[in-house]
Amino acid sequence: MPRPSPTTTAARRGRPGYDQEAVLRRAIDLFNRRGYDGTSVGDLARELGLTKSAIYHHFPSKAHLLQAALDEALDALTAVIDTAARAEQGGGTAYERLEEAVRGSVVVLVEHLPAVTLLLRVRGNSEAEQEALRRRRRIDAALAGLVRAAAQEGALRTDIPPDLAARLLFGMVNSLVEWYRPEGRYDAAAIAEAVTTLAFDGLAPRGE
Amino acid sequence: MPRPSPTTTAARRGRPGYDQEAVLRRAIDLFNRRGYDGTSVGDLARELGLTKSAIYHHFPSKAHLLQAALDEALDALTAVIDTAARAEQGGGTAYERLEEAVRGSVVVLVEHLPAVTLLLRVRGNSEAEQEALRRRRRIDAALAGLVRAAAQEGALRTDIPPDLAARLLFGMVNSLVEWYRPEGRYDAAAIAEAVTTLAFDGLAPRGE
DNA sequence: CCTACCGATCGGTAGG
DNA sequence: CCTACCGATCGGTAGG
Repeated sequence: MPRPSPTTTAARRGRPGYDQEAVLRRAIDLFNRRGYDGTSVGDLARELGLTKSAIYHHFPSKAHLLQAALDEALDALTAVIDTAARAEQGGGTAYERLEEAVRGSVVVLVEHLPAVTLLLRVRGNSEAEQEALRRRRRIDAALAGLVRAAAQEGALRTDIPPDLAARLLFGMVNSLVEWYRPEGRYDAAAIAEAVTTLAFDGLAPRGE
Repeated sequence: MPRPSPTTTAARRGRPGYDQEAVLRRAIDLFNRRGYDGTSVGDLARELGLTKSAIYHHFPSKAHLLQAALDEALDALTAVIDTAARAEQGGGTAYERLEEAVRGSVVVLVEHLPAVTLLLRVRGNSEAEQEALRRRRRIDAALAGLVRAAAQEGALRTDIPPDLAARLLFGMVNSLVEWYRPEGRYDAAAIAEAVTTLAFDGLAPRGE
């Protein structure tokens, strides 16, 4: 009896298939395109050319895929506010820390666009989603604190309440996930510049 | 055999149950809380204290419930840009029409909050959703046109491209659905004022 | 507005 | 012994 094929007898460890990270990237893409509830593990398997069981080799459950995606986004955003908190020790104004946090947020949104997009759409349908919402609220609260501090410094106009200003400002930042595409006209730095200019100086020309 | 109960034998026309509008309101609420795909017709029935079949008495399908909600939001937003288009005939600057469109959008978002929230989360998972996305893109294009016209008038700063400014501006407006609640601290007029001030004049105090 | 169902598909797991 | 994966099927639930 002949051997099946010389190449299949070569010694090697494992198959040259997908690793955990590649499966996660595709899962996040699908979750964003069709929604988490609207995506079945079978859909993801078909997309990758695998069986459902192969997915479960990489992740113990569909919820773990979501968890990994949300953690990626939350960890990156947490790093932004941690940087601002550390900058508070090193002197400098609250206004400067706020502007830096806005820029940092834009960069995180662009660099982790799929994961952050998923995070911003989470509604709390499961315990994992509710925990993600709690972490997100803590981040939002820290950003609002930066706006309040800048207002107390006298660096912001007084006719918009700081908490309202914070919501509008980071609402504008977060709205990037609705249209930003890496292959598009603008890069992260250009967008961060436009956002900070619009937010702090406004669309109207100065000195009119 | 005794009759079940005297009150159930009383003659009357129809039941004092829910009408189409009431079923739609609850459906929109549920769709927003758990997502359209995450909400079953059975969930909606339970919420209303009815059976699934009772829902199908009011609407021929789950998709028709979604359609009615999206039409409500799209019709209201279309009215805003139609008003701006009519104002173009009657003189006045593009800048004034843009500011009016921003205010009008905020008012529509606040008055039709649940329906607009649903619209802004549509991903195109069905033909009805894709048609809604097409209508929404036409509205966004009209709003971007207003920004371009204001820029050509010289009413906007030149260091932010008009299409980018339009995305950021209406991204900020649309982000209202993430936090605005009717019972909250601010009413529609106050929010519209804050949005237009921030967008056109910026957060920094003037004359520094 | 209900009871009784349908075709299909869900997330997840078995042995190999 | 490991990594990566298959064919088949589990008990339940979806929209209609």
